[in-house]
Amino acid sequence: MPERIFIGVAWPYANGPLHLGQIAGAYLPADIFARYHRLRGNDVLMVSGTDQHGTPITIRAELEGLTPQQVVDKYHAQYLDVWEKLGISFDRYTTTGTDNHRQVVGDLFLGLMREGLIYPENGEYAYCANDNRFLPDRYVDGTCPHCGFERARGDQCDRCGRTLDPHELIDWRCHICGATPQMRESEHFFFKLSALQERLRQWVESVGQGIWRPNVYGFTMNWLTEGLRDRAITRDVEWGVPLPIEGYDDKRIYVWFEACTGYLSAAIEWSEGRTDGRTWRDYWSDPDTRGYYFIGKDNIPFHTIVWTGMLVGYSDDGNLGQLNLPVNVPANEFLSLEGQKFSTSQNWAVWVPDYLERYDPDPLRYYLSANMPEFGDADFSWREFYRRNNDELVATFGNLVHRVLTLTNRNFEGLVPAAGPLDGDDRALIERASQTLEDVAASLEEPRFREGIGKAMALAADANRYIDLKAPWRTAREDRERTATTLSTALTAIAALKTALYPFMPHASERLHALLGFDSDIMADGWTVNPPPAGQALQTPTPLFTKLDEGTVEREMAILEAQTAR
RNA sequence: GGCAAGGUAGCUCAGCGGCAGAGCGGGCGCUUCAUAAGCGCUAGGUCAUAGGUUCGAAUCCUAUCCUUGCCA
Repeated sequence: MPERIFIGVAWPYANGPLHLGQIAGAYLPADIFARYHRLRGNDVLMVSGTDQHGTPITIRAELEGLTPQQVVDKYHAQYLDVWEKLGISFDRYTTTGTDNHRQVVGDLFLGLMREGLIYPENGEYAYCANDNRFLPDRYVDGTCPHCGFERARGDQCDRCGRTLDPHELIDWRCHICGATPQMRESEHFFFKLSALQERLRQWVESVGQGIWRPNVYGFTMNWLTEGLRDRAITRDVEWGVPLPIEGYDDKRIYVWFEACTGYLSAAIEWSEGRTDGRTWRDYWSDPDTRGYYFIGKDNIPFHTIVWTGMLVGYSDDGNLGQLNLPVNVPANEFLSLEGQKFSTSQNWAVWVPDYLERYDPDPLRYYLSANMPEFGDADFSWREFYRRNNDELVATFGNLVHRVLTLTNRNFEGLVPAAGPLDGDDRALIERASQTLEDVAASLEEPRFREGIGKAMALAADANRYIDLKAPWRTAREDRERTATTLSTALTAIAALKTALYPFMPHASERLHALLGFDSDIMADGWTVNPPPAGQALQTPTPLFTKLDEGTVEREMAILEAQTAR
């Protein structure tokens, strides 16, 4: 009986290229999880999209002399290209700029309002009389009252890292014209999170305790223990989703309230015009569907409290019906780069489009899977990348495949040989192969990605040991049946590796599927050991992975240094 | 300043109450089918520091130091 799985992945902010930290934090784990479940025969819907609103984008647009929409279009196209090349297999990847999204946000807003969970309130906000507009926090510059940094912004100081309110700044001024702002009254809507405190706590304790990752559970309970505060959900800006009620044309919905709604609107968008009978309601209203959100740790409270608060509070007699809560939010920690944290402003980053110009996707997927920041921060270094590629991917796995295929090619004219009677060694390896699929599955269900890929690679090492023990290059001279049995058994182990590693390295697995002589879709295999049948013609072996040359690390380090100094 | 996570072999990390582990790297040996790949053996650690609980602590508690992150 197939299970239904909904996977929501963090929405990247369209104000710059993607870096490796974002891939390791959310997109790769989500994709591994999705591919595993699909191969298993489960019914998966994985969605995300570009978050196109918010002041960082309007600021970026002004910086580049573009309109916000042009900035969004540029990066959205780039993200789509990255997903394609890296193999991040979204069922739907959209943006927050669609009419559908606006509609869904409006429905949710009104549903919460009906329940008394959204209310208006007057307050004082920064206003520039010169530009005749309210100023978002980031549109106010000034001197930090804590450290004296002269180029602090109204939301935080980049030097001491403290978060600020705009009016705290010394010599505060408008980011656009430099005039001194004033405080002016404005009416805004607030989300009454305080009213949902107990319902959320009960939910978190019932689904999360002992199941969620410790940091996710701890972080969430911490928020709940400190007490939830109501939060403003509208702003006096032009770039964003309009309110679904009359009389507020100059206001927009604040991004944090609107962006997560994308999980729902993307599913609805995916559903439109389908003819196979699947609909978004299968994933959102069926209580048996399991929902997961893959995000970075900075997003934990928005997903476990704010977004779930919106779902919990929404009245189920609204347009959207009963909405499911997730069963798990496997947030990752952060990835650092050569021991220092990724920094967009200082350009300390490996940008994904740059990576993809120089290297294949799977070595990156492999390294980031084997060293994923699941339970603690992890570090990306080019030295490790080089080592993992050459010593593990090429030497252990790639070479295993290559030596077995070459031996078969040479001794059996490239046809899968029929096995004779199996001895204990043969049976042990075949048993290990199917056991590995079960072990990897168990790890991925948790999910524990590092553990999963480690178990898969252990089978490659076992198979290498088996080959050494059986020495088919020697038996080929006097015992053809023995050689046939050995190679047939080794091919079975390789077939198992193809399946076990598919979620992590789909490109390599599909190549291997073809090398083993299959012309079917790899998805037809399912999560079982499916050895190539005797007599099947193998393709002429070519290496699965490319060995990196000696200069790789030095070259990449030089690039990093150069772009940082720029 | 508060909170959280972390400090374990040269490197990357696992273990989280019962004889210090893995992978890679180093050294030695075996092998030659394979992208000089594979296999075996081996060296290498006061488990940050100081106390405490316990028959027993890398693991639990307290304090201190250091790193990173979040928040004020």
